[in-house]
Amino acid sequence: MPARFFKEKVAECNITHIEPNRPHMQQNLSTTRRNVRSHKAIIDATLKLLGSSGYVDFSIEKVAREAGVGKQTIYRWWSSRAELVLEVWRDRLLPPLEPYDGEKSLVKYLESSLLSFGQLLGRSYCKQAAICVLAEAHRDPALYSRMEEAIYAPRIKLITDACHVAQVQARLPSDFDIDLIIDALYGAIWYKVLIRFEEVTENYV
Amino acid sequence: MPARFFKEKVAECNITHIEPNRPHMQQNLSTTRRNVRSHKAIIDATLKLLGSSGYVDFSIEKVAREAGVGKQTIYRWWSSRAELVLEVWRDRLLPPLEPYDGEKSLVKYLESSLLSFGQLLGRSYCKQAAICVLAEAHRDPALYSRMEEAIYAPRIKLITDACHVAQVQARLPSDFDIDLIIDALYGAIWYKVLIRFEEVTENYV
DNA sequence: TTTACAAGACGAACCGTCTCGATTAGTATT
DNA sequence: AATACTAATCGAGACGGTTCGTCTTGTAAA
Repeated sequence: MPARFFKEKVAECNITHIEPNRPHMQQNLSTTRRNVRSHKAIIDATLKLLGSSGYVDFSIEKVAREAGVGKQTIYRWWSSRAELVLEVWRDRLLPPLEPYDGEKSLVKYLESSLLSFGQLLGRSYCKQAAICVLAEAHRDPALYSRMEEAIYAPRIKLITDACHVAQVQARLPSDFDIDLIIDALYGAIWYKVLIRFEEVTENYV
Repeated sequence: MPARFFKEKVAECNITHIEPNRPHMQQNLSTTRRNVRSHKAIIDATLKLLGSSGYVDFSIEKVAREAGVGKQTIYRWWSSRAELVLEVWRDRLLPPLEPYDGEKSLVKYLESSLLSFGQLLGRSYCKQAAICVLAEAHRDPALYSRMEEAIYAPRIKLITDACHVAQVQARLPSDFDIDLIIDALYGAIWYKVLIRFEEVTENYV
């Protein structure tokens, strides 16, 4: 019985919820017995509900109904609604990560990535996803680190790398405080969109 | 009957919820028949629950139980939990607004107000309140403008005034973009605390 | 006498768990 | 290969709890 299996696993690990997101389904979809159609239906339904009713009215029950799926199927693969929303956010709601090619100017590169990030973040789907995950992460450190890993880290790495390239090319002083500038740039975007409810324009960037 | 009265009022105004926060209770506490003890008990209970269980598990039902108050008493004076939390946030969770006296340096003044704001915002009560109001305001423009008025506007005004004083004293260039600097300063604080879950230190400010 | 009050009943929605056969996808056997 | 076996997953929905926002009742206070 699956339920018992999970309970034992949970007891072993001494954690309070089912170890979430079975070691990345993305890759293991071929080796597990997971139903691909259901997975897609759940993601699509999440996306739809996030856009229409927003985070506050978002519920697993509605997702299951909309996707034509049993609730258990959702709880089997995601430990909470925030985990589900985080996956959708990462995979479906953010611009692709584009590394710096070292040709254009660094400023141009930063401008274009921040602009696309800010504009996508400003869309209702994406804002709702962000607010949902943020709200729950403030009470769940494990969720926070998964968000950090899924959302912040890749983008921070990209900009850090870009700055390093620019430093090698001597386009940027070598004592430049990269972390601080990342904070300032991304900070301004998040603040504008999530806290002041304004749009990010080219001008602002 | 109060319920009918409100319904008529709602119908008249063509809005979807009871016109909230009867024209500022603070002032009218003497003229209305409002029970002061209950009001205080509700605020205290809100504060307590916000600190212990956080926004996600926060409910009107728990507040009523904790305060020893009927649910209707809460719904009579606040139209939603976000309105209640906003009031608590404004009145009990933020540092007092201190205008610039024009004596110390402007930088010192900004440093000390941003530091006290950031550190209070970083406390669990206050973070939970902020997240709660932000989350719901993203779906409710009226709530957003009440938040703007209660939280942002007074602080923006204070800093704007301080800058103007400094400009008159010629401590600050007269073409200085005050709005932009406010965005940058407060933006950094909000970002650090609410989005990156870090603490605001003297150093960072 | 009117209004707000505490208490709690009400139906609806959702929670997270559990159970139920029906599928289905890997494995073993032929 | 084709087949049969078997165990995990599936859709569906029942379950006891909690909270929602409204409504009713009887009491206390202005």
